[in-house]
Amino acid sequence: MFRLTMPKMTKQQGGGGVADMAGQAPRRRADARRNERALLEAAAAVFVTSGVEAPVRDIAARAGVGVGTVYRHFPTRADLVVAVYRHQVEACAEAGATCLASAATPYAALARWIDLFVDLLVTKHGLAAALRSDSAHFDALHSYFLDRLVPVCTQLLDAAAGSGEIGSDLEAYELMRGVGNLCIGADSDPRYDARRLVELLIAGLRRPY
Amino acid sequence: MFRLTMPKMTKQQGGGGVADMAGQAPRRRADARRNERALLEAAAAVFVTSGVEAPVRDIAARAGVGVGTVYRHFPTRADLVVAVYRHQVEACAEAGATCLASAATPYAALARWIDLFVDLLVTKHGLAAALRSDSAHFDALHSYFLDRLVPVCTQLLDAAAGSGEIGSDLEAYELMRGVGNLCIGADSDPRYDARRLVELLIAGLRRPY
DNA sequence: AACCATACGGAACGATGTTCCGATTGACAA
DNA sequence: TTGTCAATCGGAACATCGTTCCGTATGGTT
Repeated sequence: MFRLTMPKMTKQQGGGGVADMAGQAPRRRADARRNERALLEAAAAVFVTSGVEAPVRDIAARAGVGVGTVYRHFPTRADLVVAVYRHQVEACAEAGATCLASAATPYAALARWIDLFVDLLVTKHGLAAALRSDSAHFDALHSYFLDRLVPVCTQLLDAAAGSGEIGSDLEAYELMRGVGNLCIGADSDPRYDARRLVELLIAGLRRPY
Repeated sequence: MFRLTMPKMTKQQGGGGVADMAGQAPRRRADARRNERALLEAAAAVFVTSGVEAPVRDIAARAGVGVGTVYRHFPTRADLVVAVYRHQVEACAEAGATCLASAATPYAALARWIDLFVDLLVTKHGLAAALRSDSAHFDALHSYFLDRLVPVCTQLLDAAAGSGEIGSDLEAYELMRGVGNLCIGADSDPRYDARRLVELLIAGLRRPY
């Protein structure tokens, strides 16, 4: 519980005041910054060829770094995955408003946005599976996706319900999990077209008549 | 490639003639039969509490047997899972004809049968996940389910297409994989109601007009 | 009773995620 | 420039899997 040796305080860093929270990320050693970049690039490259479930050792090797270094920068494999895909998740989240603004009807906007979400999942090998992978590992991944995207989906769902195009009794959480599940294994099986099934699901959402 | 010592032939067993194929399972030692039963029972019990991904060692321990014995009876964990659920899969397959005979329309029969299938998956912890679990392990499980159930589903799908209730451009394989995927994680998450989403999917299947 | 193929048990192997800790080094003070 | 030391690194080590191996025990037959 207690640290045996307290780190020495340097003059810049306060002892725990709120000032710590206000600034940007603290200055880090050059090699630390370099390794984090290398890790992100290596992970992205490995994920493309071997999927997101690639062994940590492979990523470390590719980055020319020891496994310990991986865990220093990313407490868990899931955190690394989140870091790699953060930009794309962010883009997907922001696309929600765009869809709503540019589509003919709220239902069309929802369909369009879900399609973007499916793209995100199907493009990366095993991302969908990892998302739903028995969340012992990959817990952070699951949480991040949901935290960021569920609100967006809720907004689209509400709009479509408000326009009377769909029923209003489905939570965004359920829809996103359903779509995510449908995308599992969509790569690596030409006989299975996840996008088609997602379309059916969205079609089933439409208010009858 | 070659066995160093050939097993002795006993008088009942021919040297490789077709007679081997004709008869029932060959007589096995009493302890072997006993252990197989114990393993099936232990596995069933452990699956209920820990899910189908429970460690082989746990099952072996529960059966009072060494791990080697597990693998002597079931070449792979997936084979054990298949053995445990074979009866229920069989029942589900046979229910296909019943549904078709007793439901008001072929589409209703399809919906009813899919519901039975969902029951099968959701009831057993992690069965759906295992079915789609990165088929390195669990390959046999995946194959068995598909081999046995896809033909049944095809029949129901064809009937519903024939009656004009649904479009005819969806393969049974895709539908079953979609439904299976939707059921992943349905246990262990009260916020996610797989049955609801499957209903939406089936609803989306209905011919629009 | 003797024999031996069948079957058993669990140590051992290879892969994985994660933790630990002694060695290294970048950045700052003198 | 040099000394210092906390931050950082590297990879051995640990725990947990599925699976294989092989020496030992045993059931059934002769």
